[in-house]
Amino acid sequence: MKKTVDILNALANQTRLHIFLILLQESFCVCELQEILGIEQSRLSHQLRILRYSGVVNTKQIERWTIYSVPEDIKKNKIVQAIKEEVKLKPSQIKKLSQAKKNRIWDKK
Amino acid sequence: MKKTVDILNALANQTRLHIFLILLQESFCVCELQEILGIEQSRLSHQLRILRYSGVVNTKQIERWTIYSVPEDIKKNKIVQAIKEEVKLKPSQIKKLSQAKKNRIWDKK
DNA sequence: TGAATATATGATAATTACTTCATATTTAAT
DNA sequence: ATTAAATATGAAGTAATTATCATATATTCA
Repeated sequence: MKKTVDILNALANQTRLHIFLILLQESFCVCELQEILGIEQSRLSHQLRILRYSGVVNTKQIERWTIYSVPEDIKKNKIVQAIKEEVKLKPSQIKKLSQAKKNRIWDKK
Repeated sequence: MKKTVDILNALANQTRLHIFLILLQESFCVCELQEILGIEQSRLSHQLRILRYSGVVNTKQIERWTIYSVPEDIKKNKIVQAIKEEVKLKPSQIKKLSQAKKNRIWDKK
């Protein structure tokens, strides 16, 4: 129950849920997320930390970029899958994602 | 997305999730919930109000008892169903539920 | 009528959450 | 060697949440 409350709590916030839905589609570094979401870096960083501490996302370092992803066990989680089905990103958002992915430089390193 | 955040938020609290899981099994009045959960009346009442305002439970009045229930559309909600599958009540809790139901007087009125 | 039961709510205090601003660290580019 | 880019974090302020205590209301029972 504790673990479930943690997941729910992590996602019970518009900004964090939004970030999470994006990361469910694709891994991104902070500056890409900043671009996609259009929010302040520090605010984003704080919210990412909450997502990370609650375990719904994890990170890997590629040189100077921190890449945030949703781990496999979380992707398989029933609640997460239900949330994914229930709330879809807007087409305009999806477009931003693929744009950001296209412009990406950290995976060519 | 707003609606999803509201549901997640309502359930992102140990006490409220617990109440909700109980009501998912069976409708109960406040004093029965008090008995089952062993928490203070005022605290329970405040938390029930949050659940009610967020729409995940509703109430009906039977004489002096306020009966709390989970409405059908919420029961059918995918996220709710996933939560139900993910986190089960302990057998000791289930026992308390059926005990409380057995001792119930408001449905004999 | 007076006490008891069931419930809700207002006030206050304590805790936690969120945003913003400033700054620190690391790595890369010029 | 500076400067810029990417990211994290601490401090401060404000807002929101939660628990507790006190009290209010309505209903029932003795």
